[in-house]
Amino acid sequence: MSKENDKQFVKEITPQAEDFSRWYLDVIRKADLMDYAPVKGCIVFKPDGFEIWELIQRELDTRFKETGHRNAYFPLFIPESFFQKEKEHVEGFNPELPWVTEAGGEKLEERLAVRPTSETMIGHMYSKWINSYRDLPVLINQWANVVRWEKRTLPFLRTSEFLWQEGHTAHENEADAREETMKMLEIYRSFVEDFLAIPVITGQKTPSEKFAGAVDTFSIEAMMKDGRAVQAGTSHYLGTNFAEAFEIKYLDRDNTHQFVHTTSWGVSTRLMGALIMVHGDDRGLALPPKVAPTQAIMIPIGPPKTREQVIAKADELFAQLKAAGIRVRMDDRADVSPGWKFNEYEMRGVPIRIELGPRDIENGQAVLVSRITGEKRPVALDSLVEEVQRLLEETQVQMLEKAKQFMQDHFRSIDQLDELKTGDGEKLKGFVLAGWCGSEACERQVKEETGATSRNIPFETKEQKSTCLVCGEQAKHTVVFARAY
RNA sequence: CGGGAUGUAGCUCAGCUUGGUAGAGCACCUGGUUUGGGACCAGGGGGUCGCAUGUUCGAAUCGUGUCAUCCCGACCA
Repeated sequence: MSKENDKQFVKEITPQAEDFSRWYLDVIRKADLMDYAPVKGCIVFKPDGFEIWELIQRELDTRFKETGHRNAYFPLFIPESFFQKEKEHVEGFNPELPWVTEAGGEKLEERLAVRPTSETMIGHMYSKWINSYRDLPVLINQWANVVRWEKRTLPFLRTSEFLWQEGHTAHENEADAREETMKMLEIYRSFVEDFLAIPVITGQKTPSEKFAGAVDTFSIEAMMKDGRAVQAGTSHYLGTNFAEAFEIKYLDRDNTHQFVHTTSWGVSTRLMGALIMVHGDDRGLALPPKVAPTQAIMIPIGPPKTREQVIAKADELFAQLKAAGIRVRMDDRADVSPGWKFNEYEMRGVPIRIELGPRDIENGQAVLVSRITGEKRPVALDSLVEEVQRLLEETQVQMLEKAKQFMQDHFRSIDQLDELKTGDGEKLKGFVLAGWCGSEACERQVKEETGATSRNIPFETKEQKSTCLVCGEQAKHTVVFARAY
């Protein structure tokens, strides 16, 4: 039982307080989640990292299907002419599109963009598929990779190529499409909170921050441990913008042509960056049990003479845990000391460690150790499975509570821009709630002077601000500002 | 895309100023002893010094170009 909670357990990890950005890079490398690929801004998801994505994917996919959506797959390449059809869309994405201009040794007649998102391709296809009000709604989701040639990249949070899902739906009218937009935002919110244990602020994007081509954009915003924001998911009401651009029309009950109202919504592998930055600490990664590829690691302990006996018992318990559906692994290597393993699995974020040694066997017990509290709990062997399950559930709850507390502690309300300025090059840490008159100029001024941008206009706040933090005029909205990734 | 920094073994880095044919710690392999918070002894393997090009009798070291990563900014769901 060591009391040294402040001790630097893993020398290779830079403490968060010293340099958060280096901490992040150290953790993802030491925890073996990714590696840099030899192409700018591209990463390899190594098995431990990819498995986190697979768990996210599986859960979300289930939730999408429960709400009537089905998966399909659309092409990676998009003809240049498609981008010209929606003005805001092309302006928004043009700077970050990679182009295929040549193939099979010949120059292409029309350049092909590598998709940054699929609204245009899907709009084109929907125009062929939709003829009657009887064809609506169309509820399709796609799991895919997309490319946006970013100037500045950061593993998981902003990469040139990333993995995501994009839902694209078409509806008869605005009300139905808006309902869908909010329904999916709510699925994101509950998924991120229940599964990833990340609390979020749900709200609407300001016009300057909305998706290129959307009428309204809504987001969930999460707070990292350095106080910066990550947009963890977005849902857009696209109105008839894409329907008009791609002529997605249906014949209504009264025999008139109508444009469909479309939505799109997505989350990406950037969720993994948020997961790491919300829960990680100076010992490394910390994963909520529901997304942990390994939920419990068994470590048999003891000298060679008792080894055989301990391993035999451990094997038996391992089988029980596995049969109960717990993602358990055993590390019975004899050439690595127990202490080394303790640190190793803490660094990799495994929620529970199960220690089993000769003394435990004598007492008919094993020792459970929680990654996030460090608490050691001896439990009887015949109730091990239930105890592990209970600790996994407790951990999931504790992690969300801890993250909620952190967000609360770094959330303040201000009336004037001056209160945002920290001076001496100190960066704003945390979220700020303030009134905003609605003018883009005021929004821009906040950014120029503090580096913070508007994250969203929250649906729920403790207070409504009455004056704009910049110009002091009547506030139209109460907005959350933060520095964002 | 602008400013700054970095690139040498799997990882962290020394060597570069003053050019002479590459080192340490950790990791890895073999054998033995160990095992309740990063064990120990002995032996061993591993690098065309990011890539290209120039200068030179000779380049990790000097010049130029290029690629990648990190930090700061601009841009960006």
